[in-house]
Amino acid sequence: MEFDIRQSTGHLMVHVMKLHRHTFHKLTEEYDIFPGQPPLLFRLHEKDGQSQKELAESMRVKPATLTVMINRMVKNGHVVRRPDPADQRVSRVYLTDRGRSVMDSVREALALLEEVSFRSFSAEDKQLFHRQLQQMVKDLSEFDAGKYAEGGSTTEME
Amino acid sequence: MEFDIRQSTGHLMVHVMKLHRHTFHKLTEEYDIFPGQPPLLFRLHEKDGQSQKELAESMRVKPATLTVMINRMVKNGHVVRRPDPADQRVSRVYLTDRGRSVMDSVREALALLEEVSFRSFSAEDKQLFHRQLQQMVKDLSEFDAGKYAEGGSTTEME
DNA sequence: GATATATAGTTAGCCGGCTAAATAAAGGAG
DNA sequence: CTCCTTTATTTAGCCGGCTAACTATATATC
Repeated sequence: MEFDIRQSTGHLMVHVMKLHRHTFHKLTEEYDIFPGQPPLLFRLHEKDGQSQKELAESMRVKPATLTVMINRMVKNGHVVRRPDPADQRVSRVYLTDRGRSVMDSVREALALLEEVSFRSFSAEDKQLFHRQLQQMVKDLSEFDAGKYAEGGSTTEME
Repeated sequence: MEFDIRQSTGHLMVHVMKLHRHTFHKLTEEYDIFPGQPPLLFRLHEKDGQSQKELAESMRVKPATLTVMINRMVKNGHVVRRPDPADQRVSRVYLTDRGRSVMDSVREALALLEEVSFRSFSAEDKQLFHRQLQQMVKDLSEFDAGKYAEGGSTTEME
């Protein structure tokens, strides 16, 4: 019984996420909002004027990724960047009127997608599913963190 | 009770997949294999010399995506492209010796990741989880297909 | 105060997905 | 046989993620 990628759950999850992303895109492209952007929108809506570093950490994304995303969203008029007066290194990000006005539609799109995705789940099943994902995050994170400490290759040759 | 992206299961799944991808990458970068490539490797291992169109369909990826991926894998020596003698439009893709030799490690990495991801699941839970994902694919696909037929915007204004 | 170090952000370049438009080869209509 | 259409692949350009290297500003040390 060799491992077959085509029947693996990991492979299936990739497919689900691709569908999810694709459908979200169709629902929101008319607002010039793209699939990676809602997390930023929501965080700014909750607390405007955060620094890129704060945002990157909270979104679990690298600062370089955010720089580029924010450039696009500035171009599309959803956010603006303003330097922090007290520290010229940090630039703070603010929602524009357009950014704020788009929030509702984005929220609706996400809520709809969530509804569709779990349409066939009972409330209990969905809760279980969510907890299982959290457990998976834990197990994957632990593995990733420990992978090199033990099986490591630091002292194996020579 | 407004929809909050930070507590949505969709958001959580994105995070899980990012972790999954990242860990796979760490496990296989020494073979010059990247996270999108295993599906291609496995399909060729199962049936060598498929056309790019066949592969794209089976992998649920656009032909343009495959073209680029194959270019890289040719450069890294995992596959080769040879034109179909009977039809000069189609180019068939074959595993090289390196491609074949790398299969085992890739398979192991994927199996390991699958093991880690579902480490805390009972066999029944994992099966249920898998079936739930399949159902999700179904519901999302149906929604995506029907989205424009009904709520469509073809005849709504004017 | 001048130099060294740390921190925030940007740029360049890569992988993986997409769409739209361009090639190139096969097939079909006349 | 020539012209038109279909089909397979490629190219260009975009979004989203990453790393590595660079810039600019703050801070710390001497």
